[in-house]
Amino acid sequence: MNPSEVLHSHRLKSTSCREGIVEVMLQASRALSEAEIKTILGNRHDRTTFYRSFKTLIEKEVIHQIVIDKNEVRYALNLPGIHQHEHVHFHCSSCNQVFCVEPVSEATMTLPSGFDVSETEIMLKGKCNHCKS
Amino acid sequence: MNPSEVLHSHRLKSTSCREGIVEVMLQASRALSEAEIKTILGNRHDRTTFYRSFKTLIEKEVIHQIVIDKNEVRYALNLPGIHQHEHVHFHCSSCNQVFCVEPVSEATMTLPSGFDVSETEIMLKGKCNHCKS
DNA sequence: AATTAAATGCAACATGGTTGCAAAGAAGAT
DNA sequence: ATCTTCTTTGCAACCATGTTGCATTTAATT
Repeated sequence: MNPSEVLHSHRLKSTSCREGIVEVMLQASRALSEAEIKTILGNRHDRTTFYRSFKTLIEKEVIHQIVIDKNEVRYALNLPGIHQHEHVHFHCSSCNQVFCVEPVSEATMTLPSGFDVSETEIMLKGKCNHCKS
Repeated sequence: MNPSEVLHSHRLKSTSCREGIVEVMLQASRALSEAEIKTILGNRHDRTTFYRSFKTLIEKEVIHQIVIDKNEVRYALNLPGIHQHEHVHFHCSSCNQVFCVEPVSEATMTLPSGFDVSETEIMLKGKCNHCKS
């Protein structure tokens, strides 16, 4: 899967900035912050263009946010075949990495009747196997 | 429980801005955004003061964030007796309210060995019983 | 190659995060 | 109650980021 394929499959024009972002994310094996992506691209694009491209990619669901907290947000590609509506992530407080975890059992919560859940996001925080002291 | 009791129990000086914030949050029956709190306080405080007070309240764990997404963050008091390390929230995409949900069963995920979970945050998104069409 | 709708780059402005510093205030000691 | 000390406040100032308008350029179709 290359950048323009990704873009076209979402009915987006293939432009240099969008392709750059998707390229970086395809090659990264982990979720990246916006700043990391910008740095890797070496400020090759105007900041407005980057801002708008990024916004589009989120709106069109090419990529999604992984929010650790208000000031710590990562982004990852929406790859086909991955459950978009039940995310489980693990954030290591030590090395700051985010790992995707395969959800094993649908977490069943008892909700008041009439509540319809369309999306479940689970964020686990702690130490990963490398950082465990 | 009044604002200064809350502050003192966290070893924080009781100041007008901090008390205002805690007061508003004690009276609110739901999680509020920073902007809502500011508005209710009627810009009575300098923005730097508000900023620093707010930061302190988070750092000292008087309040905690509930992150819906990058641009949608709510805050709620850490009340004694509430599980701080296993939050379950429900966000209604229609009325935009956040409900606290009592976690029923500890959600057990299969993690690679060596992963230590110290905090679990679960965000359910969908429609609440009032907004269900 | 011509057409057309969309994306770009730039300027400009708004907002929010952040720091330094002198003045004001809170809380314990006298 | 007053003094003392440490903290917080308010202001100015700065920087990063979000956001929009608009003329120019570009992608992708005819």
